[in-house]
Amino acid sequence: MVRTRFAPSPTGYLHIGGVRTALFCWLFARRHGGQFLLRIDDTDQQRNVEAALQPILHGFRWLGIDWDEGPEVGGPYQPYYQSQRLAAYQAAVEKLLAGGFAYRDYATSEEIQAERTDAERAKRPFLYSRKWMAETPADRARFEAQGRRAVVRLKMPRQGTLVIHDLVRGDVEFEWAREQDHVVQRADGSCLYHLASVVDDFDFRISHVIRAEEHLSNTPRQIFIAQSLDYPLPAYAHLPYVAEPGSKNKLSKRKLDKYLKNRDFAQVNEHGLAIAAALGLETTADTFNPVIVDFYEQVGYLPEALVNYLVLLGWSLDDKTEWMTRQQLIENFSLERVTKAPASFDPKKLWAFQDHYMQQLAIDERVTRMMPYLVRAGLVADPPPGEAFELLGRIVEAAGDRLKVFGDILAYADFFFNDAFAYDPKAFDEHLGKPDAAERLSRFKERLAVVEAWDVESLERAMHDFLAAESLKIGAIIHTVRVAVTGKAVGPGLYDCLEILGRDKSLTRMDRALDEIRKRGNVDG
RNA sequence: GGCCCCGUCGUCUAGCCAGGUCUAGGACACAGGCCUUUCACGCCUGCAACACGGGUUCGAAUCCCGUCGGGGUCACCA
Repeated sequence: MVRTRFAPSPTGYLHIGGVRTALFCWLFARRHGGQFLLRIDDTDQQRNVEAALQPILHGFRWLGIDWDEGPEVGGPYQPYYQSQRLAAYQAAVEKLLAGGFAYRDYATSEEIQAERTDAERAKRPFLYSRKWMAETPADRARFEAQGRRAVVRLKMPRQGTLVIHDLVRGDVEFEWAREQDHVVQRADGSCLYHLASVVDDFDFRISHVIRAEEHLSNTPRQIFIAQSLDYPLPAYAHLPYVAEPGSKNKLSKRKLDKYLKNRDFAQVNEHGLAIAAALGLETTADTFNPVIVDFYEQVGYLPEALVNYLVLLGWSLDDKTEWMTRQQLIENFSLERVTKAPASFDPKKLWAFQDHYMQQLAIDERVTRMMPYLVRAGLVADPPPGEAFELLGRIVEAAGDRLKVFGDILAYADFFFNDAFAYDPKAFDEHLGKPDAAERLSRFKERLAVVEAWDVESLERAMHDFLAAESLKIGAIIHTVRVAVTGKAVGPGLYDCLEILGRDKSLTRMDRALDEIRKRGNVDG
């Protein structure tokens, strides 16, 4: 039975690299009809665990990564919180001690540090002398009489070689003599991560430990613990980490400033920020940026786009298949085809997947999912009246593939809902600020006022009649009209915009633009 | 610094284990063009990589050795 796990610590946010790891664990479990579980690594931070966990669970749910056991769903081995499993760790420590696989150590951290420094100076690898190791009650009494307190250390083997059969990297060898006598229990009785992790993986019957490669060098000590405790070893698979855009360094949320220097990353970030601003979201770089999954949900990306993109970051099916449904992903996923080298996160490629999946989505579905953005931005009443849905449907239809994320309805088509829209300054100067603009706009408006049927065909015909009568080229007027009625130089087809706005609004907006031109002209001159 | 991992277009990757079909394939990005009222989409074209050096071999991106480069990790963090 395949059982995999992902073990987030409750930090309050879901990191894109973490999700990739979790996704691989999840896919592997689903591929083999096994279970995927969530275990909470909260041995360190006791306070506000629930609050710090919510965004993480929410992110997984949004992405459709469901867990069979873990917080909020329970399971046969609950609790799945490390902070609630202290007794199990204590029992393991005692067993280690009893078996001679660990010892009480009375050294102070200064004494250990001194040994380490000596070793460094002598240019030999550090290995603890075990001078303050207490293996008998007499030793303990002696050290305690000196006022020392004990931690529990692993008594690591000092000879031989360990071979790890890693499912991604093949056989990896380690010399036991290079491994330190790591502390597994502090003087205050609390246990450390490696001990807890091994005990948990056994107690939860984890069959495959799939995790990021930074854990590869921790694996020998974990294997030592497991073997000392008579646990069967799980299979190990160490995934390459997700790297920064355009670099091989590990992606970290702390180096956001650096990523912002990457053009693509900055572009995606700014696009998201603009939508957040339209929504009135309070954003800080800490909680809202393209390294954090929540960013994509807020801005209105599709979870299937993110999932599809993330799977391809370190895994491929073949030489050309890129678009895969969740079902195809599950059917085809395999650890053998996971890459060994780190893969850098490319927001632009994610964007391309988003574009693709958005185009696949039916208009109705897009309307349903965009409407909440309009409501939150205050452009549509809550609850939205039926005509708002009808209007939005026509807009989405006309906008076609221009709306890349749900939030784009605000960044791109807000003017439909807002008569007091602002003119894009550059567009205004370019298309309304020119000498002939007002004159032409005013004449075109007169022509439009007498159009019989207000639809795309009639409007287009009216435009061509106008051009013929005035001996103008279309470029001389169409942009002017666009900016007058939408405020922007880019957007859906102009006739679509006019039709959707309707005759009254279109003409009113042209008047408003003419007023604005006059006003600005007076100020300027 | 020790140990471990990794190294194919700018980026994600296929190919490597079972050497020839690789004048290295696909995708994103980029550049140019077509379409076009703008933008976007779409289509076409282009640019662009086997880290380096030795070996083995008739033949090496693929096998071996070395070098260089990058990264991870060396906690009483997780």
